[in-house]
Amino acid sequence: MTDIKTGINPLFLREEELRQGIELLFFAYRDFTAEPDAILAEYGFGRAHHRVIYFVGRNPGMTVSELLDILRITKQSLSRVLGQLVDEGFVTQRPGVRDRRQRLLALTEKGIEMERLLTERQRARIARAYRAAGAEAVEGFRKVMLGLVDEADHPRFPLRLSVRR
Amino acid sequence: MTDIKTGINPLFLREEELRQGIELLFFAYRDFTAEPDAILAEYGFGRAHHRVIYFVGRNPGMTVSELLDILRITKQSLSRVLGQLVDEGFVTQRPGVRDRRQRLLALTEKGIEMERLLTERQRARIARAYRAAGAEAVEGFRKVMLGLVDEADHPRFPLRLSVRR
DNA sequence: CATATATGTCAACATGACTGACATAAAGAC
DNA sequence: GTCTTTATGTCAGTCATGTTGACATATATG
Repeated sequence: MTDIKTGINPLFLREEELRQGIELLFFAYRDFTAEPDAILAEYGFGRAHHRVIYFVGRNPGMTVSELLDILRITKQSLSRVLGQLVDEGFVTQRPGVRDRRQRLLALTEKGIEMERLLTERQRARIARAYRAAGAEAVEGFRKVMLGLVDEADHPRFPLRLSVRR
Repeated sequence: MTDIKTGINPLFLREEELRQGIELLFFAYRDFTAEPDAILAEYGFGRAHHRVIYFVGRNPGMTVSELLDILRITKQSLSRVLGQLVDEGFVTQRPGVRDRRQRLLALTEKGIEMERLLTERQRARIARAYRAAGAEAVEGFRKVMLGLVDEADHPRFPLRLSVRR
């Protein structure tokens, strides 16, 4: 159980190491979302609105199905949030060209502005962390984070920038 | 704007890099919480219960205030979840020795079992990602993740294992 | 034409967050 | 020994975001 050379129990260290990982994920995500959440609250929006705005901004022309597949929520949950964003002029829907059942989603100018306002804080936080940690650490961060994501989603990285339909 | 030598816009690359970080955080956290959430649902619990069980298990004897400070929620929100866990025999409360206003929190045997059941999945996921990425990558992951956490919480790492009062 | 798919909608419900107000017991200050 | 502050709890109401189930519509596809 105890390593003769170091006097340290390697299983215990491993357990500690893994728990630290769990805690880093909790704290990092908590702080990562706190700033945009505060801004969203001023507009009467929540985190769900940010997610929609973010991913639609990232994938202009994406379909509702694709968005549902990313968010992993029900269409009923999405429809409330998406409906609000469309009603208030942040997101547009237009029928697909090849498949007219689809509603291709995109941001309006107002939506693009909101996206920038919200994501800016998160980008700044990540930039700060990347700068402080160094390029090599960033590479390690990416490797580990990708390993935490379900295999099925690996083809998403790097996310395509725009969808043409 | 465009690097003469590489023909690549360094600002664009940086933007892509940061967005990838945002997305990795979203996907990793989504998948990291999905497994325990499914188990919790079977017991009629939610993610909030897991957080309480996790941190109380990690810091036996911690106070309600300390827990609130970690979770960053209101005492009213905590009290419902904590009350359920106490009622159903997962968590115990005992008065502080030095300060009898405090309710020192700890897990029962049942609580410890539940903590193990829930956290086991997350530990396994992290272990898998660490193994796949290698020791050096893990070090980078830790550096970047710590950089994402608000400075005020840095003294929490590594979290103390037990609190004596 | 028949079936499957993409999307939307209505209704009911659960969870977990919030604010605000008030209560109690104990500690700490003077 | 009173006064104030602190640690905690509780009641009540609200909101955001998720769920399930049932049904509707338009379009694509075989």
